[in-house]
Amino acid sequence: MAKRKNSEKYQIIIAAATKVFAQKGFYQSKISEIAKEAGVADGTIYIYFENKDDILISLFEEQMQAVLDNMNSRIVTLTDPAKKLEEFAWTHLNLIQKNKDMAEIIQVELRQSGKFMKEYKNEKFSEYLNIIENIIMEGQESGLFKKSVVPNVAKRAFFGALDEVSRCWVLSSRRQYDIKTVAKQISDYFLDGITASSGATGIQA
Amino acid sequence: MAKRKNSEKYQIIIAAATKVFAQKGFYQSKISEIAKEAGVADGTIYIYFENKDDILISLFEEQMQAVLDNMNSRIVTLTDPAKKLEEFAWTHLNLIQKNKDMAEIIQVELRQSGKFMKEYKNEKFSEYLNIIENIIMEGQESGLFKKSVVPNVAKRAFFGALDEVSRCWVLSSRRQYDIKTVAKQISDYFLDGITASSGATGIQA
Amino acid sequence: MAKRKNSEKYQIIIAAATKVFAQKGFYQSKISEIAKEAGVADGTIYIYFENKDDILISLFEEQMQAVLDNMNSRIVTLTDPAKKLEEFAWTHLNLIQKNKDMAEIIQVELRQSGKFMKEYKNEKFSEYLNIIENIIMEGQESGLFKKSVVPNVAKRAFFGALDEVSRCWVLSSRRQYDIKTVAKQISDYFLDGITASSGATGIQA
Amino acid sequence: MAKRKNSEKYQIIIAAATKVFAQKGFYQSKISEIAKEAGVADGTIYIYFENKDDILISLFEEQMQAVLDNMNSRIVTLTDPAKKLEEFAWTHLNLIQKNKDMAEIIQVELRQSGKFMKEYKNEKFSEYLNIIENIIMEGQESGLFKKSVVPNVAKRAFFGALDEVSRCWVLSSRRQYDIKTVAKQISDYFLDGITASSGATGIQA
DNA sequence: TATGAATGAGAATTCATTCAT
DNA sequence: CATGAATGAATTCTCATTCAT
Repeated sequence: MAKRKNSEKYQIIIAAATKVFAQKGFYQSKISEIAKEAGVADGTIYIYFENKDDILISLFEEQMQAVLDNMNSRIVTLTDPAKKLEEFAWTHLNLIQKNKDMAEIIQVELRQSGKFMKEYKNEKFSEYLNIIENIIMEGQESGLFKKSVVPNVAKRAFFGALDEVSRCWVLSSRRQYDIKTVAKQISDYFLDGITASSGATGIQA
Repeated sequence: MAKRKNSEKYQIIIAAATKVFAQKGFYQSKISEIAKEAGVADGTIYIYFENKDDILISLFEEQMQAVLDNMNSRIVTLTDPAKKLEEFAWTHLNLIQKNKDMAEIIQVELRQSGKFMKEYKNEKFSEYLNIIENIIMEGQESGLFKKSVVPNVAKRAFFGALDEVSRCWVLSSRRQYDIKTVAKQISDYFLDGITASSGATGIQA
Repeated sequence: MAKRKNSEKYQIIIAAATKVFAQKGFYQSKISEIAKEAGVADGTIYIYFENKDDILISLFEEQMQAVLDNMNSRIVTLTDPAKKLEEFAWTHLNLIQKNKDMAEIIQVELRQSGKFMKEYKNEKFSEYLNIIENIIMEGQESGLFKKSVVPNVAKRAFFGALDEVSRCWVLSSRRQYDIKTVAKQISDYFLDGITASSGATGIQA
Repeated sequence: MAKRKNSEKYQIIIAAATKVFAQKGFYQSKISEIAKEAGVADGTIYIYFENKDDILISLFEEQMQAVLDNMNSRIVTLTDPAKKLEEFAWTHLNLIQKNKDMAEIIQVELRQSGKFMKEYKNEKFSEYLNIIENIIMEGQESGLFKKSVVPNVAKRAFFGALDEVSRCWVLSSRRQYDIKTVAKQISDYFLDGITASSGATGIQA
């Protein structure tokens, strides 16, 4: 029972499940499909995972930790909160581009109240959102961001914007804009708004 | 057959399904539960709907049309694009508050690629997003919004922000802020950004 | 309850059921299909028939009586047992040709042990076979037919030959031979056999 | 999958299905009954068969091949076409006596247009009938059988006679005559007819 | 550990039959 | 008599999970 994680098989199954879940969705995916994709017997999966739910949760925790570490390591190099948000957007989109299957699972399956959002306390995801919240609070403390902004709401607004844009971006085959452009657009909306008037922002390259 | 939409039973079943799907998610919901909730026999459901999938799709189409009509009728009364976006935010959140079950289904089930996003062309949802796109383009034409904004990306960013905020807002029992406040926050972020120095923002960067 | 038979609806339903059963088989046929074919409501069928089984049995009894009467009236006009058998063959095939649906039901559904051959004592069918038996016994008494022939076996052999030939004849669209020819062939096999040698039979017609 | 025909379970299920189908008929038989009869779980059946239809078809193909091989191996030892027909009759009845359940299924279920005769091309059965046709043609070539006989019709007449006789023979519990006698009767009718005056038959008619 | 055949609870769906109108 | 919406028992088939090898 204290098995897993280190085992090679564990990782192989996680990878197979990621692919299958992304393709068909959690409820549509069959253990036998995951087993086949992983090149193991159905029963083998139950040596490494409690049950089907456990695969999804493990998969998520596993990947989310990596995502979290990566994001933190990139943000920490910057000081300007505005730059940090831009970096967040870029890193997030980049992650999604490189890891479409995982992205699809996070966006689709783990959002579902159906099973997880309610029973499973999604702490890693909260941590991820809190990176944004911290940047915003930092910006408010330094006087860069408006005091009127509610960090708890703003973090979700920013993440939601990124997420929704990336959703169609992931699902559509023809990519119209590159990551850099899209990330910049979103963080610009969020930082300066879409209103033209506000001072000399028009120049703002 | 002929989907007697006018029938009272049809509406009762739609209502029951809305409640059950919202509570448990589509795949977790059983026909027998919907029947029980509706106070009809299991078989009765199949008089009004082709199958389980058809319930979800019908439910969505049915409600989405109402949502769409309502949103359009509210937007049309305003002329200022900025006010329109604010109105959109408020109306959207209001709808969600009054119709939590339906909101949950739209946010969770119909987003799923797992079954519907791929097979079922979600046109009503596209129309909904296009309301935002049209407002943005209108604002750009009148010189109110920046020309650099890409309406197709911005509409998703705005909707995503709203959606993500409303998600936790729907799911959490304790409501910290009222609709008006939250809607204003989000449309403000989007219109003017979170950066403090509006006016002198030109210096920024 | 002392309803039916005389009623026009009763006959309409019988006719509709004949068509539907012939097309799809008993178990594959739905009450609603019969009702539709008959142009009545589903419930109406239960005014004239006890249940689905009753339709098949009634249909059979009803038709079989007519078949029986017709066959008897034709046989009675002849005196030569050999001619009678030939007439039987011709009349049987003729009936089948004119009444394909009914024929298919008799051949297929009423043969089934699945429900009827075991529970339902098929007396009309026995009577029909007994016409043949009587002809054979008559022929034996007059010295025309061999005494070694067992009427009870021979009747089935003769009917079986007719039935099997008519089966493919009914089912196939392209009719290679006409009734007269086929009826003559079968009764000839039965009367004189297929062996060439037996005396001057080669000349025979 | 891959229909492990060699598997012991596969054969056990075929045997159970044969029994149950023969007893109740295809549509009246329930998967759970077959499973119970076979001593396996319902689900196990679906490891070896696609669905209920597949059981019947497999069962038929499986058995029919054996029947066909057996019949051919017996016929080949004889040279006289008349003897071959007699042998066919005896072998057929013998098979039915030893394998009543299978016989009932072939006679009843596989005859049904209701489902199988239309969708499923019953080739094995055609091959079986063709054995008779070949014997008749052989007899005609050697001058033993009348040239006027149409092999395609005669094969069905002969088979039909055998089949109908065997049907009541299978279904009735009290057996009046033994196989040998019945087989001889039928082949005699077919070879020499039931008419008494063989030799002077030329006068007849 | 690994396997994969076997299990059997569970779910969607069908359809003969009823009965209030 | 006629209707057809409603019923719900019954059935096929699925698939997560187990366990003997």
